[in-house]
Amino acid sequence: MDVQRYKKLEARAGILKAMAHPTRLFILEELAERKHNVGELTEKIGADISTISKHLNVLKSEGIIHDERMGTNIYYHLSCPCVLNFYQCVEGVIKSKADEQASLLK
Amino acid sequence: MDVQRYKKLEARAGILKAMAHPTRLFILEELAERKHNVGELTEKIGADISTISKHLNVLKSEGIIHDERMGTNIYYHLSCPCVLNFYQCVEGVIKSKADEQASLLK
DNA sequence: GATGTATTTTGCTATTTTGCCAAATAAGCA
DNA sequence: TGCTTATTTGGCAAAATAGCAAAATACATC
Repeated sequence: MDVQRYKKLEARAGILKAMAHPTRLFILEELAERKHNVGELTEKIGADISTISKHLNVLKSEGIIHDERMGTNIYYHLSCPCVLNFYQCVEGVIKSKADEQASLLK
Repeated sequence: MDVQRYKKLEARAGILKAMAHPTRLFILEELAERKHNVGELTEKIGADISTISKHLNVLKSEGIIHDERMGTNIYYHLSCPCVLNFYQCVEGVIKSKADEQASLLK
């Protein structure tokens, strides 16, 4: 495979990979509603705060979310609402998967 | 987090995860053009055939691709062309990332 | 500067992923 | 049946990921 093409695919895969975790998808859903800080997310999720902090860093590193400091608090928000478009895409795949399994049962 | 919600997120994350690899994205792009067998994909990618076979299995397990046996050959194809919609989504995120970095330089 | 609150980083372990190689399986044909 | 081609599976090592707990950092206030 051509190096140029591989680099492009790697960049795309990076974004998908950053989103590919249930906790991180939860974070994105919550951020789509309103900005949150680590503490708020931790409370809603129920894991160690350091774990959530790392998940936030994964999303931030890929440019999917943004942080904004307000005093001692750091608020995170979506870099772009387009992230929500992914849901329609995923839903499409899930639906076609369901349809297929249904047709196997016929 | 509520168990129901977590399960849903897990299903979505599974699909994203299956796609989150440059080689697997390459495979999806090629399959969008036409069906391929493992040998053809291996040649285009340049890796061990067993490696590609495993990547195909990852995509198949999530129901993203399909296989169809034709004699000794097994041809793979996309379960649903909607997979291509992901590209627009990813591109949107990449663009917002680029815009942001550009604005930092101003 | 000292203290308290919010957050990240480090250290550690367990698990998963990736990729090659060799061995096993599947189907077609002499 | 035996041989060939196409493909998958098992084994293994290296690398990446995830999660908790403890230590470190950042900012605000006293």
